Amino acid sequence: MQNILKKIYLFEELSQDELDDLVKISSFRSYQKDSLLFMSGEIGKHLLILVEGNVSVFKHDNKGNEIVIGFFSPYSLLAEAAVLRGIAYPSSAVFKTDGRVLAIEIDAFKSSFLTNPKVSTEIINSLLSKIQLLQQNIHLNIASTAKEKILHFYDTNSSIISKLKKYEIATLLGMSPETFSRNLNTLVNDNLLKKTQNGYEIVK
Amino acid sequence: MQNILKKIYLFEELSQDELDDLVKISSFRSYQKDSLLFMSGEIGKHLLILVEGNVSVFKHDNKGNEIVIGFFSPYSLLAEAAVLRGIAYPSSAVFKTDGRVLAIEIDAFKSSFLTNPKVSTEIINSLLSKIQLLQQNIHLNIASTAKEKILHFYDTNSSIISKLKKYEIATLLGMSPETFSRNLNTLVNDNLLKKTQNGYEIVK
DNA sequence: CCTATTTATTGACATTTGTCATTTTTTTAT
DNA sequence: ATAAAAAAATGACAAATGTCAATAAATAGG
Repeated sequence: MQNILKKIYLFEELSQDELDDLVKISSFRSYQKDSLLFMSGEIGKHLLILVEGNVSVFKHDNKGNEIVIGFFSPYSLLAEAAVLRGIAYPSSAVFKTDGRVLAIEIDAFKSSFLTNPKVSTEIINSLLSKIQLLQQNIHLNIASTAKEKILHFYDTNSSIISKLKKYEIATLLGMSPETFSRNLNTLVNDNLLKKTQNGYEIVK
Repeated sequence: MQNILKKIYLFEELSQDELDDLVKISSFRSYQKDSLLFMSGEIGKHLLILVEGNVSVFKHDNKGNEIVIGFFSPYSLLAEAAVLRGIAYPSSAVFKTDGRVLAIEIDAFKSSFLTNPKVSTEIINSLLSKIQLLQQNIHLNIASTAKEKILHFYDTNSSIISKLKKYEIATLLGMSPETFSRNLNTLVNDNLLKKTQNGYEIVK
């Protein structure tokens, strides 16, 4: 487990003793494809760090349709805002592949590590970059057309997202699958996107 | 200045000595209505805390139109993500009233206070609640109609926002002023919103 | 390899939103 | 109080997106 912990940037600066303490409140959990990691409304007792596989986070809109709001790769913190604040998950999470998660007891983590400047500094950096991404995302959603959103999506998410269905990507971008399909088609015809093995990529 | 600092939740837990140190790296700045607080592209050297007045944060879309992305009231941190990360402001900020800001030298703050658990804990809490708001905002923009966005806006921003023009609110919600005007009209006719002195409010 | 199921695409059409021009209303300044 | 300027509302129409139904393509399971 120590080897994994060292790969997590949050814990890079920790001493051997500190890592030992961290191990005591941590455990691994394995999941199969399509299994739920957490459900909207639950209270998370563990800080979850994805170490293997991919996870899709989703919500339901007012009509009850599932909409994807995020897609995560290894070494991501999952729903840390809810867990650290002690509030219910605002969304649910499902594995899109087999995977593994490091689960750290949140109460012990908060009392022993959140006050450790080595950790809190990294947490703050991580939260700051998340805020930056979220703000960019909002700007994109407010000020861009469907075509621009699709281009930006394939630009920033390269082929990592071959784990998501197209209709899931559509919900992630806030449009219907039909609109997504038609605009994707136009972009390919106009030679702004081209098809690859795993998905699509920006031309030039 | 000490009296003001104590009112800022970030510094609530600080001792008298710590507050004295904080005062040394802090200063007040006064601004008139319509003056710029910072401009997109600049590198901020100070952590800015609004202490009086209201500030509107805006960007330009691909066509060069100003779009409002946030509106702040006293005791808000402004653009802290960019300042703390040392990157350029991604947006500009303008005073919508006369106002005053507490400016804290960012380098000194980072070395002396960001490692102080009393401060870092509060910073983390503040960033976490900001993340929660941003995520809600994204969900709203992706999964809601124009009418729902308008209702949510007046529900959560009550009458505080009488400082923004309607066409500014429209850009904040990602729609044209005309669409905003027409939908607002419909909502009032359907008795879901009602006009008040300062703006509109949800019925019931 | 074949079939059943899921996903993706396409067509037809309704609805929503955007744009531009014009008018009305409100605000500001004198 | 009045004129000028700014903001908001409205009409007419174009463009984009959503919805529903039908079809085509891809995938999974036996």
